[in-house]
Parts: sequence; structure tokens; C-alpha cells
Amino acid sequence: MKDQLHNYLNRYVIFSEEEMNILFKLFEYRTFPKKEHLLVQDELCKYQFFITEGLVRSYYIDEKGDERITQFAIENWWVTNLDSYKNLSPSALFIQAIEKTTVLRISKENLELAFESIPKLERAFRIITENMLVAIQKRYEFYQKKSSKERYQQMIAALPDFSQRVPQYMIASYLEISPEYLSSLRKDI
Amino acid sequence: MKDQLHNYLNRYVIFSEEEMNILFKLFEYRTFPKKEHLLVQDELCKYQFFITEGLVRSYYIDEKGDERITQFAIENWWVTNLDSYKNLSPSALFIQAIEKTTVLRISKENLELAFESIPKLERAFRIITENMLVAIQKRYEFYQKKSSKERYQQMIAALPDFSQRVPQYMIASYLEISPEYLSSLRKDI
DNA sequence: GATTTTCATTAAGATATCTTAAGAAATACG
DNA sequence: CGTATTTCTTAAGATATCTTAATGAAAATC
Repeated sequence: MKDQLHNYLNRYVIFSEEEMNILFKLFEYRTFPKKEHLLVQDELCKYQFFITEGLVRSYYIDEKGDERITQFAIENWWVTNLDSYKNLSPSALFIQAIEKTTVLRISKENLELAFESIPKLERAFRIITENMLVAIQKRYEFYQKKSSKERYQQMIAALPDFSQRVPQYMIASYLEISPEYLSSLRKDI
Repeated sequence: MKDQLHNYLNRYVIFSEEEMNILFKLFEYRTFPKKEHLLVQDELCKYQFFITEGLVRSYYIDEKGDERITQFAIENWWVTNLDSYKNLSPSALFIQAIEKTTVLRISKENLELAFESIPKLERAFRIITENMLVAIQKRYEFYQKKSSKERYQQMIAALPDFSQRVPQYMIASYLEISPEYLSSLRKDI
């Protein structure tokens, strides 16, 4: 568990065992069974979650009462509602385990402590945040360029295991397609 | 010019005069007349641009040959193609001055030097990047939730000066609306 | 293993938005 | 100024995608 986090962070900046020991103490280990929420709407998002195992989604409920998935996250990804976390605003999003999920979570206070005691952690988080920004920009460029059908085809080609682990209507929601229309697209393929 | 950058960065982390002197030397000052490009497609984006005056857009050309605007940036904002900049990949985007624009630009090499000599700059950039991430997430949530008409109404309500400084067809492009349809929406309002 | 719940499919009708093409208005330019 | 370029509008027809509603299949639960 500690090694997993260590290996992950070492991709960006090398941390010593000792630094990792300090850092690791600031995290809490949690398990969420399938369907349990890591965060619910209107609550404050107090943590950043590093997923060590499992699969979660973040989503909101739109005006019509439908769920709209904004993100999936798996092993070795971070998930949080950054707006709520940073600005202490009530979360517009839910974060929910799709499978049994284990996480290391860190509170804002503890992450601030970590930044103070291990300054180069700032660098790691700066780079990770930049990568997330690039990823989200690419994603929306892709959505803008491609039709529903192409989005679906490329998603299952790029992430074939996802189609196994996630129900189809959730993939539809993530791709911004109605489940009925996705179903009819699949018939054509 | 130096003060403008200093004031801006002090929002995030306090820098001394001396630190600012070191940092400022690593930037270059540039002026771009209206319509000139800061970056063109297929080039490498070698800089991050801090806009000190003026207004730019970043956009790409889609399959049909139409321009699609992904971002506007004004005074005290950063603009770059982060994907190209970080990954040394040819830029899919253009960045162009809509008005006469002055910038402070910094190369990747110099920014790395700056991070090394002024480590707390990492913190400032980490926070700035987080803010950008929140902004882009909110933007796309808004696009997903709102109709074309609502997007336009809220944009001109939120940024009334923009409607003056930017031609309508560019606003349409940014809002992901065809210019003809935006024109017809305006008639209704 | 039967029952309930969740998930996927089908089909018909509705609609938001785009496309094309043309002309009008505004702005820039020699 | 007058011409050229850029920007905006109008209107008709096309289409991708959604909605609703019903049925069927699969999976979960007791």
C-alpha cells in the first residue's frame, strides 16, 4: 500500500523512504463496498482520494433527475471534487464506488502539512495537476470533434476492459449519449 | 511590467523583490499586433505566455476547415498549449492575438531554472494549475447543462465587455454554436 | 429457484441544432 | 470617399440525437 503510493509518486519526483514514512502517516486507508459513496452532493469534499484498488465514478444529477457521469477513476488515479475541496463549497458531485474500492485519502489540512514538511511534493502535485489538465482538454477536444458513434467506438477500443467493468448505460452517460441511442448505435456496428 | 507579474504571483505565494528579479530575467517581453500568431499549428509550443495587455484566442481547424475556439485569454491570464509544451508534441492549436497584445513569455528551460532557484514557485504554479482545472471542469459542466441560448445569455451577462471586444462569430465558436444559429437565437432575445 | 431489481433493446415521434446559400450591414483600407 | 473585406442575418431543408414507452434479458436477492 505504501509501496504503491511510493512507486506512483516516484514517477514524478523521487522520494526517500523516510519522506514516504512521513507522508504516508498523513493518509487514511479506507474501503468502500460496491455502490457506497465516497462523497455525496451538498457535502464538503474534505479529501483527495488515491485509489489503490477498484473503480469509482463521479457524477451529478441533472435537472431531469438523470445521472451524468463526469469521470471514472481506477487504480493509481486520484479522484476528488477539486472545486469543493479547494473552495470549501458544497459539492455538486457524487463520488461512488462501482466496484469494491480501497483508497488512501488525505485531508486538505494533512496535505498542507505534507507540502510544508516535504516541499518537493509541491512539484509532484504540480505535475500531476498539469497532466490532469492536459487529459481533460484532450477529452473535450475529442468530444467536440467526434460523433456519438465515434466516441463510443474509440472508447471501447482504447479501454476494452472498461466495457466489462462498467454497465453500458454508465458508459453512455460518460460519453454524453442517451442509453437508448447508444443501444441503437451498437446495433449498427 | 515586473510589478504586474509580481502582483499576480503574490496572490498565490509571496515573493521578495530579489526573487522577482531573478525570475523576471527569465522572461522575454513580446508584442503581437492584431491577428498575429503567438503559436501556429504543427509547431512546438515552447513557451508559457503571461498576458500583460490585450486579448488572444486559441483555436484549431476542424475537418470541415472551420475554426473552433477553445479559449480566450486576457490580461493577467496564462495561455499556452500545455500538451505541446509538456510533451514536445506538435501543436494542434493556434494562438492568435485578437487585439494588439503584449506578453511576458517564458521557455520551458527557463521555467525549470526558475523552479530550481525559487522552489516556492512550484507552489504558485501548482495552485494556478489547480484553478485552471477547476475552471475548465466548471465550463464543461455548464456546457453540458445548458442549451445554446442559455450559454450565450449567461456569457454576455457574465462578460459584457467580451461581446464588445470579440466578434460574434468567435463567441459562437467558443460556445460551440454555429454563427447562423446564434444569430437566430439573438433575434428571439 | 422464484421473485425483484437492474439493465438493454426497439421503435416512433419530437426537437435542437447544423448546413447551405444568399444578401445585408458594418468595418477596414487604399 | 468608394471599394473590398469581414461580419451578421435570414430562411428552408436536413439530421443527429433525445424522449417516451414498452418489452425483454440478465443479474441480484431472498
